[in-house]
Amino acid sequence: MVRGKTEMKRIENATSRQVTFSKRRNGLLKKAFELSVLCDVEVALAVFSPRGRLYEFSSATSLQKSIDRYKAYTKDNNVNNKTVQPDIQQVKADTVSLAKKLEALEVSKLKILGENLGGCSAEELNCLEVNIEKSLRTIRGKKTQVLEQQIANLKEKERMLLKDNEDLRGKQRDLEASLVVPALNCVTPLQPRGQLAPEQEPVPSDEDVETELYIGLPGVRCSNRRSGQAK
Amino acid sequence: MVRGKTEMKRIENATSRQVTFSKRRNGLLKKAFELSVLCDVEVALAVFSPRGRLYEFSSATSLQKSIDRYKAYTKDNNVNNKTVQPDIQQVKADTVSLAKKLEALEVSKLKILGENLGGCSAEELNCLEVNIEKSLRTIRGKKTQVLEQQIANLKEKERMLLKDNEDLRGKQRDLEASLVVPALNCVTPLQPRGQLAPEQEPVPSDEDVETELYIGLPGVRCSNRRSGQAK
DNA sequence: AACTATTTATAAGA
DNA sequence: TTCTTATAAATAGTT
Repeated sequence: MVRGKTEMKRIENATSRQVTFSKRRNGLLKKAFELSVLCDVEVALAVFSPRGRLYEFSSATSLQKSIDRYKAYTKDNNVNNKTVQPDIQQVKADTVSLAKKLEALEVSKLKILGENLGGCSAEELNCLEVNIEKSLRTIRGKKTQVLEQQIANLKEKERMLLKDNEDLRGKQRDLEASLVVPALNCVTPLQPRGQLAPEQEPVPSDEDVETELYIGLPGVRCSNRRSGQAK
Repeated sequence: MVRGKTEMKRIENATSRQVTFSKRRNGLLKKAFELSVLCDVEVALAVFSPRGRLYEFSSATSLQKSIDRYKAYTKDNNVNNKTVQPDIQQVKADTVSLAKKLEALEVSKLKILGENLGGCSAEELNCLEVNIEKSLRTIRGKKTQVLEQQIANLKEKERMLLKDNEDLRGKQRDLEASLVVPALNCVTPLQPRGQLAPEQEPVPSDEDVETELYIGLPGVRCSNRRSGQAK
């Protein structure tokens, strides 16, 4: 606007920008003041410096009053008030509701786990007992099911391995026969295994599997804090 | 400010004032815009015309945002912002957190009750079983304790009643003796009861009590939804 | 609203 | 920052 008009875009030189900010800010505040006086109108102006400082002018008693007037003027006020205000109410109510549910659920779970039974009546205890007995049956059934599946899987794997062994032995016999020379190093150790009847092997293997499962399980680690009792 | 500088006071001529208002208002808005662009700062301006009309400028998305920033800046903010703004954030976070806890707890409880066991490993099932067995023992113990307490209370009540009866019988005998006339209506029915030895009565009574308790309990109504199974 | 004479504002330099 | 100064902008009064 002087000595070559300024391009209407951000001044890149920081110093220059700071100087211009200082000058124009004052000019703007002055103009705002003049408008309010000359024309007898309410003017409110706020400028936030890059560093977060605030420069303000208000012809009203305070900028806050102008803001109030602004709020009263805009319908945005209606929107704002009716969205933000009930929102927080709603969220708070939700929180309280959830907290209550959570507490009730915690109490319920504790009772199911046999803790905090202080205030239970005989009736309530009986009800708990019935539910837990039922649950125990269900869980045991499910456990049996899972274990049986594991056993079935292992047996299948074993069957496959036995079949592979049988195939390998067959190939080996063929090799021996074709070479006529039985002095290969690898042949000797394999012979004894081949002497076991394949039908015999499943039995000890099966037992091993089951033993491992049923003996091993009671000792499994529980994530429960009282996992030590799972022994 | 042209052709003789304007005195810095309200323009008394209404027309002139209106024209000046129009001109200067536009100038002010333009200057505000220029400041915000050139110096890359936030500027908010509101002008209320004498007739209540609003003219505004904000370099932020909306004047409302500038107002929010203003509130955040001023100490008024301390009261307003720090109570309203972080509050709703906090409350929302609380709600989400609670909802997660609630869901986890529900899943946990369902598993304990033998439902929703779909994805459980053998280990997990075993852990559940161990915990539930323990719980069952606890609950049965508590139940026994409560029932024994009830029995004890009933026995005590019975003892008191027997004592009262005995006292009454004693008083009656005294009465009969002092009146010499044995024809009182109420005396006859009481005699047969009195013939039962007080020490004998507790036995059938005790049995009644226990029968009522142990037969009655399995049939109690459970608030559980599968209360029918409690039979 | 447009014009225009001036006053103001202000960019650049000191 | 402030002052100076040349010049762009704003605008009061007029048309």
